[in-house]
Amino acid sequence: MLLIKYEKHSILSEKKMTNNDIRVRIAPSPTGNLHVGTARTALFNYLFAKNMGGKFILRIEDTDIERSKEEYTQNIYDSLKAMGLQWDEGPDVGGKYGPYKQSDRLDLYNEFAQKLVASGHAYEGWCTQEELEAEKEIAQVEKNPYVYSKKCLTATPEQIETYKKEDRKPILRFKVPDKKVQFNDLVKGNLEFDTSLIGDFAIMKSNGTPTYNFAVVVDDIQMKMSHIIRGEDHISNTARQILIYEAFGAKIPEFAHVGMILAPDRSKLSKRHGATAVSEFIQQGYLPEAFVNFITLLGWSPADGEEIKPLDDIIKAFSIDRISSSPAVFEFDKLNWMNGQYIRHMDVKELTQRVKPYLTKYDLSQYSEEQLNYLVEIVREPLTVLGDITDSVSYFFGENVNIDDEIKSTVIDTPETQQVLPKFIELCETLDFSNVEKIHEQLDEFRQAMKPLKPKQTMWAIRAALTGLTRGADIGSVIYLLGKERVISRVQKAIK
RNA sequence: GCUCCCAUCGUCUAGAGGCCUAGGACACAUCCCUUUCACGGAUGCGGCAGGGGUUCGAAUCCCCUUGGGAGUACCA
Repeated sequence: MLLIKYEKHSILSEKKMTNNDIRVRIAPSPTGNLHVGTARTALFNYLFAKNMGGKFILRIEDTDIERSKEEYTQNIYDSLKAMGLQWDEGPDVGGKYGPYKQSDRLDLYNEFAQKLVASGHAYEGWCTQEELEAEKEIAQVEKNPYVYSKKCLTATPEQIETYKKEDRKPILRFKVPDKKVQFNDLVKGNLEFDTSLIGDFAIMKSNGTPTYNFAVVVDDIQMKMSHIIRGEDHISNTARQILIYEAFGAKIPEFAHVGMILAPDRSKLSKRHGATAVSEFIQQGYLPEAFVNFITLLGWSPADGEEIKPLDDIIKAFSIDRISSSPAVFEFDKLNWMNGQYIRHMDVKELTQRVKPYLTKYDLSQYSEEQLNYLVEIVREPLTVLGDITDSVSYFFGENVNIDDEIKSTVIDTPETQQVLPKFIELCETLDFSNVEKIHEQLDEFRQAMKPLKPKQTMWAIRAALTGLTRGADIGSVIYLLGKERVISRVQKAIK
């Protein structure tokens, strides 16, 4: 009992390896934009590689010709780069175990498949889809697990001749040996599968392309992968894959299967739950840094408990044995909070640059770069996503402000406000608009002078006249950015 | 159906038989700060799915039940 525990919590074989032997990969299919789940898997692989001083490899699995698209490949590159996960080897950067796109490796799969045929580990399958469907249906009716009948294993030369005459194209099937496949998963612990439940699965399709399970193993052998970190939806594939490793007499890598990321309703995260692609989150104004930080915490936790942790620190803190084996629900609340944290603590100049794409509807040229930085500084606090800034800065642009009826009747047109505003215009004559601190001081004095009006009433009057709102950035700073002319003209318009 | 995985506050999690009266974060509530919203600070709310074992002692180990998830393709 103690022994099992020990195995689960240590990564024995790592110790025998030098760091250069640590090689992990992310292998997405370009059948859609980079998904949150894939992104997290990529992240864990990256973190492990960087923590161990190993290599992180990108491989594009585009054997599904119909569904693979070049634009998705590009999206995968862009998203990974935005997250800061630069790969050491990949289709675009090369490497000595390439090519890194499966569609460029077709000859290799064929070659490896033929080796298995030669060694008696694989055979041709001639069944039509209909025949296979029929087999499955029978299994279903009899409530038996479906296992391929192996009938092509024993096909006579005559039968094969007729198949050929019918213009059938064969697939290649792996001859599954009768045994128990056992492996020690780095996050799940000891796992065992009985191969009698696994049918002789396909390794090459009739169109000459490899199936996923075969291509993965060929690539992982040839690319010398040491650890396979992936989602737990691949656990049962692992048994098949180990069989293939064994048939080749290849070294079997370490496996680590991570719990899935689920939607709030505990189903698989999909389009109907909103954004699922990394690029969508970035578009909405989530900072890639915050996003990365957040998804790291879905299934992993740092030993020191510090949750706000930039990528470099996560790399230092990362270890596989702190990966959780249960699934995690993706909720926006904490992501939103974390994004706000990053927005509040980011260097202002950097933030100003990042926010510019959300400010295209405004004429920014009226402000200097310094003023723009200052503007961002004073409005950043309540932002959840970068996109929030678009609406929150509208009163900094244009001559006039929109004041809706409610604010007009409840704030602007009150006797108190009408009392404050003319006095404020007087103040403007002596106000030093070029100096924010001075403005604040004079505003302070003004508030005092307006007693017995409450400070709140005084400030609301000015705020409403200038911004049309009862809430927003510090009003002294607003006055500074707006400048004398606009301040006076807006206040005058508010006076009845 | 069959096989496998998983199970701590609403959510993310800490937890490796005694450090647990189960800790932290988000969310929520209240209060404080304040020219507003917010930020920040303080406090509160809230959980070991259920049942059996093992043990002097169980969130932790074992079994069953229940609930969730995945796989069962010439998709990846």
